[in-house]
Amino acid sequence: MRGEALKGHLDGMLLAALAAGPAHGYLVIESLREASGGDFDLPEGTVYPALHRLEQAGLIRSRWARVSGRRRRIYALTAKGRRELDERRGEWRRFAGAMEAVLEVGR
Amino acid sequence: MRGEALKGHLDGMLLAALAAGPAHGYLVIESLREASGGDFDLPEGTVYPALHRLEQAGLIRSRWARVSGRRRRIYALTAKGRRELDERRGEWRRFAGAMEAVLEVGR
DNA sequence: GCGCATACCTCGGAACACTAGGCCAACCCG
DNA sequence: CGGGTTGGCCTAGTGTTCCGAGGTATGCGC
Repeated sequence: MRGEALKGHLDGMLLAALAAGPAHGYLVIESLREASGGDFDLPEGTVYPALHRLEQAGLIRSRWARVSGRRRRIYALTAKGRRELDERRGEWRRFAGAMEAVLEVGR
Repeated sequence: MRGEALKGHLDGMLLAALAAGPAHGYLVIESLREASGGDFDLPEGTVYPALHRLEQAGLIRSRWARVSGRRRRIYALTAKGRRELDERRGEWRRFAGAMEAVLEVGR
């Protein structure tokens, strides 16, 4: 999967992953890889800055936890984040529909 | 439609538009707007540089034409461009499928 | 002659994803 | 008990990409 493809859709994916329940960064990466059947294997350098951005925007909230000695930052959706996710899902539908139509043009 | 969404998929759209037959930049913009039901309304500052990039990459070819006094640069797909379009369509399928699955995670 | 649509172009900025690094603790294996 | 692997976090810098703003020029209707 060429990386450039997901540009602009990363935030929605992250929000969706967190909608399933609170999780830390590493786990988010894993659950996205699994949910996508291995197609999305996001590098940490992509995910961590994005999570910080989402927190900055008030869409997610974090707290530190210590699990068997290891420190983790657990992220959870805020109410605002949940609304944003709905927004993103709708937008994806429109985008995908338009894209679908456009790709059929020359066929 | 938030603009950022189309990142990474622009080239595929342009190739698809040209797969319907040779066209000049302005017309490409219009046909994409029409095909997408108005969802894609690409600014010229996006499209022209992209077309130049695609030509540079050998995916499209251009020739100048003069139609009722106005000069136009007519673009056409090359064989390589056609193969690339197939590639992109396949990639879109995979990407959209994965995205679909991921967005359902927290539902 | 003026404004509008057609048609091309470029330059700079901002956002974004990723590469490449670095840090530290726990666990497993020989 | 030493070393590698896994888990887990982070940031600085780089390249790409899209877009907004601005510029040029022609033809057409009024």
